[in-house]
Amino acid sequence: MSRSPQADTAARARQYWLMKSEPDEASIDTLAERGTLPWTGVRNYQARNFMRDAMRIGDGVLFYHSSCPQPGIAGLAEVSSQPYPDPTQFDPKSDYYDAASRQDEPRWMLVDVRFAGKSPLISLADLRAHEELADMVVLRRGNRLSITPVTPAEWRFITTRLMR
DNA sequence: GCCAACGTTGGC
DNA sequence: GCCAACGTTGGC
Repeated sequence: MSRSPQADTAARARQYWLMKSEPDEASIDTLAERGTLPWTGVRNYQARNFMRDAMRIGDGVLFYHSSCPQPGIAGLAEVSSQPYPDPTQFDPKSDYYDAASRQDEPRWMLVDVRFAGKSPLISLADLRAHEELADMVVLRRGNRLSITPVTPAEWRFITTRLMR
C-alpha cells in the first residue's frame, strides 16, 4: 500500500495530553530547571501505549501534580522526543526496575517532555467547576491513569480561559 | 490513614 | 478463561 507524498510529509494535527507527576519526584519547577525530562516510571500498559503509539513530537501536555497537598494542573509542556525504552526498567537499583523486561524486547517505552510554561495551580475543584470540562478523562470517577487524552476544546478552554 | 476503584496475578 | 485475592493509585 503506497501513500501519497503529502501523507508522508504532512504533520498530523497536534494532539493534547494530561500527564500526572508526583511533585516530590518531579514538579513543574523541576521541569523548568532541567528543560526536558524523560517520562520514566510509567508501568501501566494503557499509559505506555499512549506514549509509544499515539504521541508525536510537539503534542501539548498539561503537567499535573498528583498525590500531593494541592493536586492540579501546574503548567504546560510538550512532547519532545520519539518513544524510546525507559532506561529505569533495566536498572536493578531503580524503583521502576522490571526484571521481566528484556533489552532486546523492552516492555516499557517513554517520551521526553519539554517545559513550556508554569501556570497558577488549577485545582481539581477548579476543573470540576466548569461545565466545558465535565467530560475530561482525568475527572472521571475512579480514574487512575497517569496519562490521559485531552480534547482540543478542553485544551483551548484550559489554556485560554483558566490560565489567564 | 481511609477507602473506592481499578489493574494484575495466579490457582483452578 | 474465570475470578478471588492482592497491590496500587490518588483524592480526601
